[in-house]
Amino acid sequence: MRNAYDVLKERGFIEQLTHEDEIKELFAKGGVTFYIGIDPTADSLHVGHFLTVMAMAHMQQCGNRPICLMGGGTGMIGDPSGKADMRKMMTVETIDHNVACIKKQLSRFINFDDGEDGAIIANNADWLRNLNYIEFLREVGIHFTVNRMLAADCFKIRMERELGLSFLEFNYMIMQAYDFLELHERYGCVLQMGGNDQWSNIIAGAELIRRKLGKPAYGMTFKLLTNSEGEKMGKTVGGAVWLDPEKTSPYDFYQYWRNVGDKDVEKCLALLTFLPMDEVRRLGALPGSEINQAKEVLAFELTKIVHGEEEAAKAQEAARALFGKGAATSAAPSTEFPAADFAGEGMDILSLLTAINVVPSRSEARRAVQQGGVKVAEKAVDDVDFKVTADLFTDGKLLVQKGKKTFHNVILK
RNA sequence: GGGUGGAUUCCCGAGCGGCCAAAGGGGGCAGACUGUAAAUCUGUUGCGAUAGCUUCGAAGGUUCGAAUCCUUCUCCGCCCA
Repeated sequence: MRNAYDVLKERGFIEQLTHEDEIKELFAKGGVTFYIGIDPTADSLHVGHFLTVMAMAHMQQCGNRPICLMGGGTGMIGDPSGKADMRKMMTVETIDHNVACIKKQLSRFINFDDGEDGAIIANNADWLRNLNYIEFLREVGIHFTVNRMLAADCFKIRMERELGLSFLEFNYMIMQAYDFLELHERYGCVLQMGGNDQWSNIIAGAELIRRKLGKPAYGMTFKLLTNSEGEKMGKTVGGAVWLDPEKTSPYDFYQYWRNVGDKDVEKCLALLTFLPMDEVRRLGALPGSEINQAKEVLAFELTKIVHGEEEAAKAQEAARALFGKGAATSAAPSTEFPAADFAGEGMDILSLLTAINVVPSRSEARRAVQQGGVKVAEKAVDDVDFKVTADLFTDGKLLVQKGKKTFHNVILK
């Protein structure tokens, strides 16, 4: 079995380590119990989480035992790390609902079977929500100094930009440190992993264990998924790229990865797929426009992991048909309309564009048409008063295109 | 608690009582160029489109007229305690 350190290192996951040599040794033995925390801020994971989930999967494949810690308790505070605004407070109900949804998604990627390296799901609500304040201060609070905490990187933005940091949020770090301690005692967890924005919180936990119990504990952070411009990846206009097919359709998901920048392909392949590194390097080195092959592989593999092979194949087929010259367009998203809507006068183009949601308002629709961005059945429409009538349909279907990348089928029923 | 500054359209940020749907930048969208890339250039970016309508933390008020003035309220920053 391979050393998890080598795997993570080779694929480019690792950003910082608390004790490099010791961690290497630890991994060499295998059977390491480690944890990654996930905050239940939404009812689905997004691409940012997926990176850490992949790390977890690699770790597990190398014979280590993951603990997925759901932040049912810390979620009630909200992590201020690197954030400019204070999070909205979430209700217990919302948090619990989100936790349940995320658990389900995780089981796609991580093996939760009983056994040596079967993953464990924990929820810090189990210990945090019932904490006794005084006891907690005496047990845990005593090990932290405010001086050190304030110097921590994760509060920097707030301090520098004079945005204020509430005491509530300030406590987040201690809560997370306490999680590590708790998991250490319950499951023998000795390593915490997470995105690099978690570095301060992670060291806090490792130090707490060392100080309080005098036992070793380690931390490791992953590179944040950023593109070559240093912007966070996985963001679109509509927000994040979600793993939930209801929030981000497999087609859109596929397209997102099909469109990554040239410079980011290799990194994404390494971090987000299970392809052997030789192959990753080969694909990443493809010259000029051949790099598009690599992007296809990335999009397909990633969609396959998240949505299954069938959906991945469908998305790929759709993309090829729509962007190639082929007319097989059935795979694009579609909306059904009663045939009567297009009888006689038909439906005006602005209403149609709005109805199929390719634009948010009639004004936007008007602009799109005026700027020559709309095509109906492959023909450009530049008249705002254009009527879409039944005779434009072929076999009860009509392809509407907005811009270069948005396709939508209108289907008669 | 005292003092003080602030809240502007997706974000940042300008904004003399009329010429403000509101400068500028970012982002988004569309077009050109391309490889469904990047960079670049152009247009556009409240809703509706003839008109008109609703925006500048909230509610009132002054005025022919208010994002701009007054009152009260809410939230936030900073300084002092």
